[in-house]
Amino acid sequence: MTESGTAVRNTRQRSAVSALLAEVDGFHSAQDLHAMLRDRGERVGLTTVYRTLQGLADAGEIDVMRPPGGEHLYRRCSEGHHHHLVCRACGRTVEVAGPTVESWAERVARQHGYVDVSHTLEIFGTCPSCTG
Amino acid sequence: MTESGTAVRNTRQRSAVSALLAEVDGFHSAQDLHAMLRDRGERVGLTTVYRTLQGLADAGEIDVMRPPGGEHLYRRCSEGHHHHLVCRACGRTVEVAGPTVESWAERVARQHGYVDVSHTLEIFGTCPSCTG
DNA sequence: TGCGTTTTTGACAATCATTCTCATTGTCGC
DNA sequence: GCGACAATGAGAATGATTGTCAAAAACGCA
Repeated sequence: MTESGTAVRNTRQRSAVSALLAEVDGFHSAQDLHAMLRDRGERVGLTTVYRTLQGLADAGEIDVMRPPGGEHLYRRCSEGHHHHLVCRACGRTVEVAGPTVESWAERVARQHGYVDVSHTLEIFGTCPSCTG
Repeated sequence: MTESGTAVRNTRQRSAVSALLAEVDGFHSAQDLHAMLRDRGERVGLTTVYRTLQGLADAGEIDVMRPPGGEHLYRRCSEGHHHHLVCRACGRTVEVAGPTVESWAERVARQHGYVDVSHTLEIFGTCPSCTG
């Protein structure tokens, strides 16, 4: 159940999703990505898009954000742990690193006896372009 | 939009939801709270529970958490800005304040020119009771 | 290269929390 | 009390995500 010979296979569909994620900027929903693939002429089922994104997310190759709106948004991100600064109006996103926060979260959790600590953090604001 | 005469009316249902939230501990979903009300003999429609919770959340009287599971969880919280440290296994929750994080988020956002900044932060871990 | 095994795919149905609709009911100012 | 208007609630609608399962594609191996 944990890590036997999972034998992930290379398929046209999986490549198409990965390739698309490598080219587009910003966050996109599964439905959104599915539509883009269709526009490109790649025939990939919606179910497969969901499964592939889930797999990539589990593997840590992409980031998932769950905004209040409801849809899950996926994005290819730089490696390593980081957070996002997102514009409320236009969605423009900046990756930010916060060593201070990392250690703070870890420390606070430890103080309460919690172990195996992780966290999620999103910062929202209005970007310069949308301010005026 | 900001503070005109909204004229919120006191109703039995609204009171019931507020009272329930004041008594229960931890986070509960809307459906969960609705079931509790029913068990108490309070007849409140599910729609109304949703609406009331939304209103309370907008008013800042309760906190909303959106775990990966899917359901929104609501909880009566202490006033003021704070975050949550949640146990993955049993759900036990601790409120934590993080002045450091607040100022860090604000500063980072400013550096990128973002204004009107807010943020969400959740820390997950395994609590002492669930470790052994 | 051909074959069998096993994963993957995908069209469609199912799920399920949340929101919408709208006629009815309850509040509150007067 | 009365009347205007917000609030209620039962059921339908929405819409993203997940489950189903037969057919197709990949890979290991001879």
